[in-house]
Amino acid sequence: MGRQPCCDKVGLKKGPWTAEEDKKLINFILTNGQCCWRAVPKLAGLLRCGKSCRLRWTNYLRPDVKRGLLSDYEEKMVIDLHAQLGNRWSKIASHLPGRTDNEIKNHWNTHIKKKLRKMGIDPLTHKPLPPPAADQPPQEPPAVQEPSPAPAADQNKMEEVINIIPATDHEAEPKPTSLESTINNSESANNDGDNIMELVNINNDFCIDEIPVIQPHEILIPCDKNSSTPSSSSSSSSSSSSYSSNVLEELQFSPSFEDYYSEIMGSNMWYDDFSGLDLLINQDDHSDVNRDNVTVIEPPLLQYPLMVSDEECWRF
DNA sequence: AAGGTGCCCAACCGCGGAGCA
DNA sequence: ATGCTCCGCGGTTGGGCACCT
Repeated sequence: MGRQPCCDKVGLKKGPWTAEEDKKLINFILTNGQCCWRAVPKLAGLLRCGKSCRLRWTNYLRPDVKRGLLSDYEEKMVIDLHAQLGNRWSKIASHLPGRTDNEIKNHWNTHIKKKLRKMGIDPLTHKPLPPPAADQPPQEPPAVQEPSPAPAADQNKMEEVINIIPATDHEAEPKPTSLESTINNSESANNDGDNIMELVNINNDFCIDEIPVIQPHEILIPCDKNSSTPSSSSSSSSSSSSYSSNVLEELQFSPSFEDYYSEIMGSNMWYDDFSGLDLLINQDDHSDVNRDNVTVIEPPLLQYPLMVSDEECWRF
């Protein structure tokens, strides 16, 4: 028997969201919280299906969504995590605060895959690519199952290549972090190496099982717009979406929205800085100078001056 | 300047799992 | 145990943009 569609598609709108729709959705969720997505569009007055609303919220409108290119550090984490977890984008995303599975998936498919191939690494298996045969044109590696999670036998090979994070599911014994060697081995000598090494030192026992999965109430929030926060250090949007990158700026929120943010952020906090969630962004991944030649400081991922908001801040 | 091509990424689709009656 | 609903995930698509000719 066929599965029922998630919603009655007749008369429902598809495609890009408009500012008006975003506004309705945000206002509704801030007022009522995230409940029963199926009911959201009806209650919010949207001609969308619940799935579409959920996707829009989780991938774009959520206040904690960090936008823009992944930093070098984040990229390395994604590679390590992918070697460990395979295409489990949501799991990977849960280790990268503010990043969504969709964003990581896209970044993997458009950037990291290419980068790894360039380095002679098969992005699917994380093993070295076989050298292209002289009489054969370069081609995609044979369809190989994603390493979901990589078989133990492959683990060593993979570690040889990119030094994946050691699995510690059943191990209490701390192992030296692979991240450090990953960074050391990285052929891309990057400018923020010092920062990364600091991070490595901080996270000497780094292992994905030990990274707390970010829960909604633990979301990163810059705590002071006047301090050197990610938002203040980032000066340009790297989003390609002309509307969406400044969606929250362009929206005129209802009083409930403004109240909400001033309440949870404090009167002098992020609210004024809400001129686009993209302000939370890290910049170009290989440089601390963005495309407009405005120097920005890329904050190390784990050194965000973050405020872990409590339940009060996220009482959905 | 105009048309072609490739890339990027927001959004959609369909499936699987969890929870419930 | 079974069937249903809902949510979340991963794969895929296609519109828009940038770059090239």
